[in-house]
Amino acid sequence: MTDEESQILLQFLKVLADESRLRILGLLTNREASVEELAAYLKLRAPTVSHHLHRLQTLQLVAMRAEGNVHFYRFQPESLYRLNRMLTPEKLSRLTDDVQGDEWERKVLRDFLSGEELKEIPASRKKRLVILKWLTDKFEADVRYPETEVNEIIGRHHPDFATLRRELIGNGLMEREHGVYWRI
Amino acid sequence: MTDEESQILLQFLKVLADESRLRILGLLTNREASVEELAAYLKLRAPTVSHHLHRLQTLQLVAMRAEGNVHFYRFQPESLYRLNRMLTPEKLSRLTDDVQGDEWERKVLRDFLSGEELKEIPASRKKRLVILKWLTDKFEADVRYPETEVNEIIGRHHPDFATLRRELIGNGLMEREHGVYWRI
DNA sequence: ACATCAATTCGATATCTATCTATATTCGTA
DNA sequence: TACGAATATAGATAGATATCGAATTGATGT
Repeated sequence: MTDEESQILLQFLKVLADESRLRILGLLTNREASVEELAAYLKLRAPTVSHHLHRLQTLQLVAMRAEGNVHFYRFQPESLYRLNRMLTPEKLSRLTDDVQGDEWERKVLRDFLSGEELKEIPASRKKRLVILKWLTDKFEADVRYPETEVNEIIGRHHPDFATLRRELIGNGLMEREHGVYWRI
Repeated sequence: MTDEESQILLQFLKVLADESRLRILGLLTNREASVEELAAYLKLRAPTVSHHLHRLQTLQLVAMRAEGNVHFYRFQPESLYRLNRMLTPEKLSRLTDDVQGDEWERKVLRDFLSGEELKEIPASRKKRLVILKWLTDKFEADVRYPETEVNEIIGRHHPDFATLRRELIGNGLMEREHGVYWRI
């Protein structure tokens, strides 16, 4: 969640997830209005409305036009469209997937390993595969392991050995027959 | 902001405006996952993840499939599309339409409603129409409902669902064809 | 029946923020 | 220059909620 766009999405949602601010936007879609007008309509004090407008403005959901001391605010629909574009399943999935590169695999290992300890199981299928390949190297080729030993070996690196063991099989990195495991 | 759809919009935004929940959705777009897996990846405790999943589930942003004791959650994109449809300037402007709306209609609603319960069906045609419009808002636009569900939804507000259902049709607020009902 | 493990529910706590009052700033005008 | 009016900022408070550990529920296998 260090991705910039994700943070913007989160900010958008936080700003919009407030009844007063939604109502302000609703009023401003019809016509521009001053802080005082809005306060009267919403039955809030001017500083409160000012605070909300400030937050809306940082995301360009509203814009301001000053006429003397009176500040007229208007709604800016483009920003809503921007939010809509960010609110697709595809964009959401990228929240947790990083960009790929040449050093990508090593970066994954750096990120998820602390020494020989797997800090967490990557959620993205691609990264998980990198970790699983690394884990496979902990087993000798052409050696048959009983399940207890498989658990023990995986368990040296992460407590959730059951999930990892299933993933190793599921991804074709190891095989099982009658409770005996071996590396491919 | 008494409008039902506005409240749903607000709920959507509140549920999504949280980093952990966004990350959960991001993970679930790639693959379904158990509570434990999610907790490991997010570095949160299981009860916390459970709490988030519950909130996501109330808005049908995720769905659950149980396999023994393990609960696998998956992402439901349709709900996001629903949110997108609500996040247009036109819909936002309707948030406040009823604020300046007819004082009389609100009085009728106050008089005949006790919370979400319809105390009695108004005898006057004009007042009945106000109630029926309110009742129509309990149905989603563009959704087809079987008669049993129509009865169930109306029944939440008044026992005499048969009369009210007939009135909704008679006043052109809903339509029926082959036992299937939809909102106009 | 009993033990175990995943998930949920419960109760407590700490953080966040919407809202308020009080104060400061900015601009038009007498 | 000084005053009044409209906003903005600062600081305080109250309500909401994300998170946790502990206890409970529910399913599975011995």
